[in-house]
Amino acid sequence: MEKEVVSKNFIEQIIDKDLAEGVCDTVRTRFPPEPNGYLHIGHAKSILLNYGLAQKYNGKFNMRFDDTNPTKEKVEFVESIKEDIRWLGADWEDRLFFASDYFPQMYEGAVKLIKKGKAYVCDLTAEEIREYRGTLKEPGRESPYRNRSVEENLRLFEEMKEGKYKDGEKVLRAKIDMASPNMNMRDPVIYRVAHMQHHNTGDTWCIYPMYDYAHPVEDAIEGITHSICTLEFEDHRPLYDWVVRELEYPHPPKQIEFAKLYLNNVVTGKRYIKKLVEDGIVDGWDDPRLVSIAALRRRGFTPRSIQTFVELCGVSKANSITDYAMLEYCIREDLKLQCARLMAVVDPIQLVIDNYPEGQTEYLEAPNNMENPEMGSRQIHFGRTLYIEREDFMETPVKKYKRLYPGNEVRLMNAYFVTCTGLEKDEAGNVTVVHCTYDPETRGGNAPDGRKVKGTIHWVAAHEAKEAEVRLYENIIDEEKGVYNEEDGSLNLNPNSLQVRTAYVEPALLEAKPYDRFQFVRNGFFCADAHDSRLGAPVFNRIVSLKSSFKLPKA
RNA sequence: AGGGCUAUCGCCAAACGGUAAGGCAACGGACUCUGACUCCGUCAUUUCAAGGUUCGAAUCCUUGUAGCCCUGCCA
Repeated sequence: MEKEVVSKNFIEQIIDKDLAEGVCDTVRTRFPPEPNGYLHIGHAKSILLNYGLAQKYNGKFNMRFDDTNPTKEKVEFVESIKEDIRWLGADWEDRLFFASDYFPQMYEGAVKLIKKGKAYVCDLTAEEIREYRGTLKEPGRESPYRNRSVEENLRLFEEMKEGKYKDGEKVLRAKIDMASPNMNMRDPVIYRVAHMQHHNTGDTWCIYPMYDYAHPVEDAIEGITHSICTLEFEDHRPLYDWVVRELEYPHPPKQIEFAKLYLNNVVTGKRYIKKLVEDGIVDGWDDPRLVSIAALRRRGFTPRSIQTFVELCGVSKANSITDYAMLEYCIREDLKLQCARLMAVVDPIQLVIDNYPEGQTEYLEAPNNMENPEMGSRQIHFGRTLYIEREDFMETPVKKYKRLYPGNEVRLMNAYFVTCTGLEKDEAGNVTVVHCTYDPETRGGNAPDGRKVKGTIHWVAAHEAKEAEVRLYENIIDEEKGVYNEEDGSLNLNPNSLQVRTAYVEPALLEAKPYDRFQFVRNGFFCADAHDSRLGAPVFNRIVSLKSSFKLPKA
């Protein structure tokens, strides 16, 4: 066996170094979402990265809601986020935390900063603070309240906590450097007043810490060793380190930034998704054409496929856009051996076997997955009249076509060889019925005389075929034109992003439970939509098409 | 008076001074009871550019270029 060399990503290299140098002796990571929306594929990267690192290094992974801003957060998101993370397979065991549970420690920390002369209460308005901050190219000016005494700051801050001031009237600021080239260091606000119900702490507090102050404290309290976040926080790292240093935590956590995951050909921007939902283009934030975790789950993606995908994407600091084909590859890989390959005809035409006795039916044995015998087999009905896929027949075959056409013999999967003898058309010239004869000697799909056929096609017996709705999805945006319409800023939508078809399927298919996976021959992988099947007959979403090296020439 | 970060194949991404891994995609071909799968083969004499150091540079130095992020009492 050849040894596979898997190189470590840059974060693992940092951890290795920290471990080797004794900077830390264990690894503890966390996923800290703000409960203000749904999770998407990009979050999956962060979740799986943090969880994966904890696993690899035999450390711990914490789940933490970063709920320091009551104006934006809602409880309902807490549950959906937990569900999505669990589904993805990241296990926080008993370590579920809320940043809001640390409000007392954060308050104490703020008092400590004041006592050290490192923080002050500022009476400037939001607009004034902005003006005093300066610009990217010019230094800021110091607040007139910057040099209040420790005693006064202590009193004022306590009064802020007691509710003596209205929203926006006063803030607590870190005293750092108004001339820093890094805007985050120009005396950042670390506490603001907000008289508001918090989903977790109710009205206990009317002052709330800002992210830049709260986050390092949260990490330090939980003993996080490596606080992994995205690139846009790079500029915040000096402030993160400042907080950890000034509060004198014995084992300071280390912030490490990585590049977000972007996918091409999908809409990820919240505003645009919101617009799609509001305009009724999609049926909600879990519409299978979107890439929220819930949408991917509903479409039929497995947690495993997403884990594989995230691993394949890798981790780096280079902004990048991953090809959607990579995601498709991952789900194909995951499903090909584990799904039952039941038959269904998405675009049916009739096939009549003229030499098969009228009224006769029989059962045939069919393996559920030819490549995976463990999946067992099933009985399928066969009869004189069948449905086959419209694209599996051509009146005048193109070059290299090896399915059904007049005079050609093909195999009906798991059944018999049939030879096309003729066809019927309607007034419009569309093929309605294809006629053929079968060879009774080829039962099961092999000829005793050893002759071969080039093509094998799938079918469903007409007398027991069931109808099912299938949905074929394509990219929701126009691949040619790109995502946005330059002129008016609207989205370039693909009018065919959802195609609904009535398919004829084996009865076994209707027994598929929501989220059971199966494969329609030559059409791709499909999944019962739990969302819709609650309403009645199951609806099947196409997860991903199979690749095909055969292209029909353009008409 | 600006600062931070990034640049390696169509798309991700290794390589950490020793002579450009791997995956996706694509393209050939073999095989096949799904034109899938599998298998075999092709796919960067060159790493944003130009100089320099070195026996040797994607890696070090210099100067450019391009892209992303930063002026919330959001996270």
